[in-house]
Amino acid sequence: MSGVRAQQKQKTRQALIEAAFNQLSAEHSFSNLSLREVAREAGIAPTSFYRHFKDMNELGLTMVDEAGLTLRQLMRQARRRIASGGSVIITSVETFMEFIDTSSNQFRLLLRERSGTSKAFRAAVAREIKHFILELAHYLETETPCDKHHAYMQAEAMVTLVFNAGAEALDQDAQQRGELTERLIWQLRYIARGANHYGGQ
Amino acid sequence: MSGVRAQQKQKTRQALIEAAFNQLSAEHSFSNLSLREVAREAGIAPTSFYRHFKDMNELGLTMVDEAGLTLRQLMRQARRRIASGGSVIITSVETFMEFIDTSSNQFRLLLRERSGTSKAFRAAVAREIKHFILELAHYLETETPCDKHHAYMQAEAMVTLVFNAGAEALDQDAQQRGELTERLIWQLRYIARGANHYGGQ
DNA sequence: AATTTCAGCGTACAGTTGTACGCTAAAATA
DNA sequence: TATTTTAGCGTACAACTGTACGCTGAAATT
Repeated sequence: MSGVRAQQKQKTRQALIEAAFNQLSAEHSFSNLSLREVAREAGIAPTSFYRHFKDMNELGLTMVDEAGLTLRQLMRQARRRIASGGSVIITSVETFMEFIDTSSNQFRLLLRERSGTSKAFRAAVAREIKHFILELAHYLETETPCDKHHAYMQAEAMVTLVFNAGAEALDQDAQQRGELTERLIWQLRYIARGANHYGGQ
Repeated sequence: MSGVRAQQKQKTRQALIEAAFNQLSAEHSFSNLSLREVAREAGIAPTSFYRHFKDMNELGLTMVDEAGLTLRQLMRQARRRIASGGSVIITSVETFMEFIDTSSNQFRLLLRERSGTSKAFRAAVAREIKHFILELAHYLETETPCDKHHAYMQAEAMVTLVFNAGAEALDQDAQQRGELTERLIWQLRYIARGANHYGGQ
């Protein structure tokens, strides 16, 4: 197992994934990517692409998984910061904005494919976001005075706002982002306040 | 003015717009549309397309305007319903869900191009949504005990949640939509409650 | 009635796309 | 050592794309 051969294969597979991520940008979405261009950037012949993925769709789903993984890792790190005494809301927002800044193409993929033309893509992104919501809901349920159902709705609303703010931030400069983040934090406070009122135990 | 000629031109122009909207669907986004296919469905030769639009981009921006118009008209109608004694939150949500149901392709356009690959498109959609937010903010400021800044943030949060719920609803059956709508209404209540607490006068 | 304007057409072309097919050389296996 | 497996390549092709160019006939203008 794991001979020279399999190792090299894994390497070019990763090269394909990275080439595809590289070609995502503000002006280029996944559905505009061409198999040939991706193969070219990865340094292999177009037809060799098929040794790794059935088609572009399969590549895309792999990329969604990878982006979801990045996001989850980042949030795990956020939870550590919170545990050592940070504010939940502020730390989470900061962490998310960091994700957008350092992995903007991964975020763009999730953002766009959430409402894209492939049902499989939409489902995959929805799954990643649901992870996120469930984790937050669990936290809210155990750490704040809020019953289970309301904790879920609260988490859902919060994640939606954060995600959308991230989308807006993509087009903004530092100052606008600052204002956006400030508004976002107020909005999250509204939700926390309201949820604790209606769902308080 | 308005001779037979100009009238016919206007007619095929509209045919192009409608053909393009027709070709939008869950599986087909604007950027996948081809000039040739649109022209074909509108019943004109590919090259005649240029008599009406400089390129597909210009067509798309026109479509965004049209979708925005539809949405604004619908919301004006909602305001009448509210004036004659309906609940603000519930009436607005119902009206929006109606928009998604009866003009799903127009909604899909706004939804997707909001995070699409053309900055001009994103700006156009953002403008339509901002209209929406400002109107709601004005209502909240005058009709509820909430200062201007908080009214704006409240409106922004609410529109974000409604818009996103609409996006989710596109893939759902009647029952799921019912549950979604119920959650959405709770979430809007959270925001109203929180905003009035922090921004109450 | 003579002239101008212009929506729509057909032809043509160069560029790009996905992918079928068969080959090669090197790694893996027997 | 002999055989099998397979990642990657090159060639080839049909389908489709946007759009340049020049023509036509009818509406509009003079």
